[in-house]
Amino acid sequence: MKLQQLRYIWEVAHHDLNVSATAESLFTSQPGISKQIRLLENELGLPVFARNGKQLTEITPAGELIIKLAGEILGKVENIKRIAEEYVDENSGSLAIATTHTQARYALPSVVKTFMARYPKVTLTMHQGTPVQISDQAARGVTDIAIATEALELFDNLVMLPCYRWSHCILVPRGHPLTRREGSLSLQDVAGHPLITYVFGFTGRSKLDEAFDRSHLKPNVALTAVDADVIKTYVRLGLGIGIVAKLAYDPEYDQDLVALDAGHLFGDSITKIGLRRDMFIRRFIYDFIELFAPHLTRDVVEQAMKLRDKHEIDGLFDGVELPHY
Amino acid sequence: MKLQQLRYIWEVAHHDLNVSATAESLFTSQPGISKQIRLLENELGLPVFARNGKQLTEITPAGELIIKLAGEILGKVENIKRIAEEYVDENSGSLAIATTHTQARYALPSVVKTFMARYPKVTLTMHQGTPVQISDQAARGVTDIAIATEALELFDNLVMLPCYRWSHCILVPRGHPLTRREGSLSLQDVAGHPLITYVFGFTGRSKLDEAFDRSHLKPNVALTAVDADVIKTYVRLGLGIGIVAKLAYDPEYDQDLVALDAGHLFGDSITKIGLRRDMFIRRFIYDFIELFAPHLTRDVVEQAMKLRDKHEIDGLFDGVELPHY
DNA sequence: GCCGCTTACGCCATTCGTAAGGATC
DNA sequence: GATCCTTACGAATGGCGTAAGCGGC
Repeated sequence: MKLQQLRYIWEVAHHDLNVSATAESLFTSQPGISKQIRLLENELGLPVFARNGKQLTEITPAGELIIKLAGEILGKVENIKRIAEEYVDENSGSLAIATTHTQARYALPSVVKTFMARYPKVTLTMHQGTPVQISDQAARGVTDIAIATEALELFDNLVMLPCYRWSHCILVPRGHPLTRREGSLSLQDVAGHPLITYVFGFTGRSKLDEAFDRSHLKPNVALTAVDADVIKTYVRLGLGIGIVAKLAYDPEYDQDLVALDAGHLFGDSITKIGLRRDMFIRRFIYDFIELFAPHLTRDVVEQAMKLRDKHEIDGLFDGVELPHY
Repeated sequence: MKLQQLRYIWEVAHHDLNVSATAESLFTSQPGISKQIRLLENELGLPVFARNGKQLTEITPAGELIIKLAGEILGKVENIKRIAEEYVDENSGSLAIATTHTQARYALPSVVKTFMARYPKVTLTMHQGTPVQISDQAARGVTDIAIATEALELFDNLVMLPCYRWSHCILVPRGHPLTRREGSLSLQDVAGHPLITYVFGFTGRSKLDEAFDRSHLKPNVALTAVDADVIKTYVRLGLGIGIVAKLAYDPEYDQDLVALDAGHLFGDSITKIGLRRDMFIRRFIYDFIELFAPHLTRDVVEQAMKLRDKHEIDGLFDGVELPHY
């Protein structure tokens, strides 16, 4: 049994059993992978993948277990490499972050700036994607950490740590009728205008849908986008009112827009950091996390990583007051 | 990084950093191991072992962590092999048991007999040794399970499952003065005779020492042995009275001896099964365990294996009534 | 002087890429 | 016919054992 073989079966299993695509992603030849898989299956005495003719059609029951273990083994191999790096020079290395546009654009810049100043020898990589892609990348070890508000809970080998609460606001052009409304906005007010907001699955969009569903209102969603910058652009064009995360409103650059509080309409969302369970965490990663969420000290993170159960981890943060943006 | 390299550093670390001895135990050449370790250290960019000249003198701090992970990786590799075996034929394979003479000679025979009848295609191997050796073998994966009364708790990657309680008895030749004593024995009675019992670290010997210490009696230990058969032999020669596990007295074959109850003097001991944490347990192993300790059903064992903490595992068995021998 | 690790060297096994073959949709 | 896996083959690499070297106790 070779680590290479374990890597191959694991990668193939995570590329829809397409050996050619796997080979391409690993920058190697397809016959090489096929052969190594055969050799492994030979050694183990049973198939990991079921084949229909020459096509790999599914994973055998034993294969499921084996691939899971292979993943754990590869994770630990990664950890060994990280440990070595950490002991060679704890200030240099690389940190890959998977996150959404909202975080990358509004929440992370100041953190990244401080981090880069403190760790000039660390190469920082930002992967941007949908919440599901982000979680997937973190769960598969493509990135070290994931930062997102949604979807992180779908992967059970991710440890999720709550970072901050945030709520939405309504963006309208200056002079818009809603700005003249007395008191706080109601859902009816909002539903009376064409809406421009996030696409489904992004940045607390589910909170919006829930709120409208609950009040049996049918919002008129005119346009959806994955990021607040695009949304603002269309709000400026007068195509509708925007619903974005409050932290996406920049009082300095968005002076032509007015942000109306909508926290009471849609409730709070919580942005979380996702870390692969059993991952070796380097010092600068602990530091990055603490920069982003000051209550997530090394001690707290270590405690959370030790727990096996999601609910226990949630319990850790029961009494903790999160920052609110 | 190769699995072979991880195996080498792990084995060397567990052979007192003696590469030659390690090579011998792995049936390979010493330069081969040296070279692979060098290559690994090269790849990682730091030494796993500290050297004084050419001698390996100690493990570096990073090395400690790396070797621990290497052990976990190798354990998971073992698990993959076991899973494959299980799915190829769940009735064939091998089962290695490490245990003490007492268990092998008195507690296990009937279990082994039944097991062998049920699983004729399973090769059973019994490793005998001191409790410490036994635990060590199980912790290192040399054997699948350990069965012992002492020392298992010293290894924190062993999950311990209580099997049965037992107590001691006093063995004397027929017609010995103690057989004419009215009522139950006292520690004074026992301390008045030369004793023949287990050597330190064996079969509840610690319970004996504790009892004598507590009553401030100085027992006259004339002879110690690792097993009850040897003890009986010397009792028969009239060299003293024996203190052995009650289950070591065979009413049929030991008719020339009398067993006097001593449970009230030394208290109960508990014999446990030790399983390596994270080990994949084959069906026939579950069966073996249940044959040995009927309350340790597959469900119970699985539950215990899931828990990370010793105390939680102990808690699992809080209300359970163990058999008593 | 013995023990034990390292270096050197040569053989053999293994891996990997290219090219061709064949099955499936 | 396109896609995708398998087989075949040759080049390159790497692992392993023997033999010699050398530092420490």
